[in-house]
Amino acid sequence: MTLPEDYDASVVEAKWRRRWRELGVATTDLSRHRDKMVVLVMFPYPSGDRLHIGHWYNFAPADSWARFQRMRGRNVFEPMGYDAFGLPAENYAIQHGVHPAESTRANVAYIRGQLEAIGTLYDWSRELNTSDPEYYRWTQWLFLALRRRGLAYRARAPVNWCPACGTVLANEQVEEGRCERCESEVTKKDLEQWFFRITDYAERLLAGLDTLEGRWPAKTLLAQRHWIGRSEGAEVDFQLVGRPERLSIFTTRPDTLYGVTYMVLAPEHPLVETITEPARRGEVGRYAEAARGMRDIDREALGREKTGVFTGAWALNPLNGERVPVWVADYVLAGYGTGAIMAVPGHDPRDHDFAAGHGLPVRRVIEPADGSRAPEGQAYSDPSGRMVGSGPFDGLAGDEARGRVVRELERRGVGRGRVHYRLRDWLISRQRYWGAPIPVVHCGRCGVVDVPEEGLPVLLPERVDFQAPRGERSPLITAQEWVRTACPACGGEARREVDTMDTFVDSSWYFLRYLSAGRSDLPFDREVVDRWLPVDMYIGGPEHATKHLIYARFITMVLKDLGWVGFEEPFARLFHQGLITRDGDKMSKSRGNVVSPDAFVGRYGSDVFRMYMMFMGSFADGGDWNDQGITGIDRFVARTWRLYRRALDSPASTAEGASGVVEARRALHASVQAVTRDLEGFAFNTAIARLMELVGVLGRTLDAGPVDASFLDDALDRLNRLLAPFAPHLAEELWEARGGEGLVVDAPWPDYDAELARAPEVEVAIQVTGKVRARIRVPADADEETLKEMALAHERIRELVGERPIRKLVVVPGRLVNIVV
RNA sequence: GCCGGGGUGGCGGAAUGGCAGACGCGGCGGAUUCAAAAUCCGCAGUCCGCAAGGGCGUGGGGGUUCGAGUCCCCCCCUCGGCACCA
Repeated sequence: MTLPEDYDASVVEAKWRRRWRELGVATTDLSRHRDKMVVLVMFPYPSGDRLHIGHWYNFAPADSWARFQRMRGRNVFEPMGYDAFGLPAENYAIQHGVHPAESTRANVAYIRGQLEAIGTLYDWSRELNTSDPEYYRWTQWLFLALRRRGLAYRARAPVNWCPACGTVLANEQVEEGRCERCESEVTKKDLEQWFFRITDYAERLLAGLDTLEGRWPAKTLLAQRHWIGRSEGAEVDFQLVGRPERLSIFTTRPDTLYGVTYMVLAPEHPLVETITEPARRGEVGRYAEAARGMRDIDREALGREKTGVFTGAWALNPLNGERVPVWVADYVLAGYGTGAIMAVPGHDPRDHDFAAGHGLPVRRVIEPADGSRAPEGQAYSDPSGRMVGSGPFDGLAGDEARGRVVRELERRGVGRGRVHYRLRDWLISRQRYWGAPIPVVHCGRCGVVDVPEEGLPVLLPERVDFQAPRGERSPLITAQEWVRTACPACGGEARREVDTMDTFVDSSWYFLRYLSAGRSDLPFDREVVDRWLPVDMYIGGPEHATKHLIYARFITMVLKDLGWVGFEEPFARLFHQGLITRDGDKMSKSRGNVVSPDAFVGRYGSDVFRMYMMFMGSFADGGDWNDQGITGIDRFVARTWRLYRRALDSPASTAEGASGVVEARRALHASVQAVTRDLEGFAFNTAIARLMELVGVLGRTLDAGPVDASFLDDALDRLNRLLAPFAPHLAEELWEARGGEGLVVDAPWPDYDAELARAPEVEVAIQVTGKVRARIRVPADADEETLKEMALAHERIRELVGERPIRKLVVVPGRLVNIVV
């Protein structure tokens, strides 16, 4: 069979996508789980921006890797879906009057086409959409399951509020005091909200990270460890003077207890009102009020002078009985520990700062363990220091000192060892429309009542007023008929919860649903899930290190405890792709330098587009897009096409007169070896470089004269398979033209002969004292002795070395000889 | 401020402690062509030199080593994470 003169990507790619679809190539039989491999990418949010280059850079290389695994005999499952709930669709509705369901439907339809154009092997029979009632009924089911476990609760708390989005946000969604979505400054509000008790799982989330060591990126493990923020210390009770209450504080430095010179309550601390002396109520009240209303970004601004006021109350140090004043200051956070601290200005820089500004005394009770002197005028906070001025504890240092103090506190019943985490409970309610309704009702008589499972899904009402001013309420409040309902418990009048769930709840379990997509009796089938999961390879951006990736781990652990899954880490391996820049700049709409995938795919075809992205740089680091650069790949494809066309058009000769085959065969086997190794490690860029070299060698071999027919056939066959993960459409077309059996996507990955891959002769550098002075060609297996002799016999080397004595001679066979004089 | 990643030709980027710059873009020269496009071949870190050859070169400074882009210490720049968490 002969090939047309030129490769027409648009025709060929459409043809093979149609063929793959007709043959059901991408449909995975989940009942056959031998050698299973789930290759998952983070599903996209279907916005009006459609799939951008970042999505392509996530999906296309991931698919190439999955195709490689498939050819190596793995039973690969590549699912795809849409994280379709969320704010942008709703904001679009507010601005343009298009219902979110409508705009989402349109976006999904368009994006589906883009996804198909990539040429991925997604199993569309298991496509899912989180805004589909058949999906979100199970998100609601999950909420109820957490409720029954006591892991979902409603509480009034100071929460993050984004005024522009008109909703509360989880801690994880606030970045530098700003909303991660719209970058507005976030304020604190005291509101009653729904939380998931993720802090109950802090220790397990931390412990699980150890099992992922080496299988997840180290920086992501580190980010999660920091985010969870375990710290060991003690809770210490200070008796208030003239009052029955005790003031409990958390400290990681019980060894500094003799250095306490004052106490501080967070402005939101419940004791502030009770303990403040009447004469100071006005001042303290005003201060607490002001602090509470401050934006986080201001309150947490670094370098800001620490403010605070004295409450007039005093507390007793449980170890030395000393009276210390109790202050209120906003540098103490309400949400951490007990919301109160003991202040040790001698050994804590923050307390030192505050004490200096408010005339409070500084006392030294820790000194350097090595006998040196701590610098004056600043806090000495080295935890290895030795206790001084601390009565019976003097001389103790570090962990031992802290342990002894804690034991003494416990003995006296005024303190105990404690561990606190930086992690906060996950705030999951949102005052927005386009999300899964929280399935509870509020009944005047029964309180908060769960909607029974038979009542799921609680459907989102279609008719709501997005424009109505709503204060702190969700737009669902405007769907009055929907809000009014009967209490599932008593049958009386009740009102539906109008808040919806954070979309991160939707995405915290989607990977489970893929395995049972379409099941209406279950969220997922444990038997199937346990056979196919954990996900073998999860590929997505690093921006979810402390959001989605923590939430999904938490939910999986909860589901394990509930007996719904048999594992507790959902993602066995994780890989973060890098970022694509353009001519050195980050791509952004405001810069106007965004690469439109559709335009380039239209011009060059998706194989070329995909390969260029993979060629630009290493997958983990990303790369720099250059409009010219893609021509290199375009030429490579054209060259490859020509190679096959030439080889097929002019049948090669037999061995008689065949030339250059030895070197070509070596290149062939070396290429298979290198490409295989590179693909295993996601080194797509160097793998493609190898393919380019191989195509070059084979082309020149053809130029040189008739080539042995069986070798040529073998070379074209192996190269064809090597190309398949990178340029799947092109590879199918070549496979068909060569009369290959079935499809190349189903063909086994080629093997190689390591012996044949080795070069018979290598160039060895001869150095004189570390500088390369000559190169010699030697048999690859030349031993040390031979190399030594050849090096010393080399004319130029003899000149350079001359009469000088040789101090040392280093021989690295196959590499170099270094003569040190 | 703390923690982590990274600084390599004009550009994107390669290099288990062993010949720095694979592969590609752009550039230059040649072949082909009436000419151009396309294609193929060649040159190309930088400085000195007609050349042979040599000096200098992986952000800067020091060190370990026969040998350092790679390992160690200090510094600069840059990107990312965290940021009053007691």
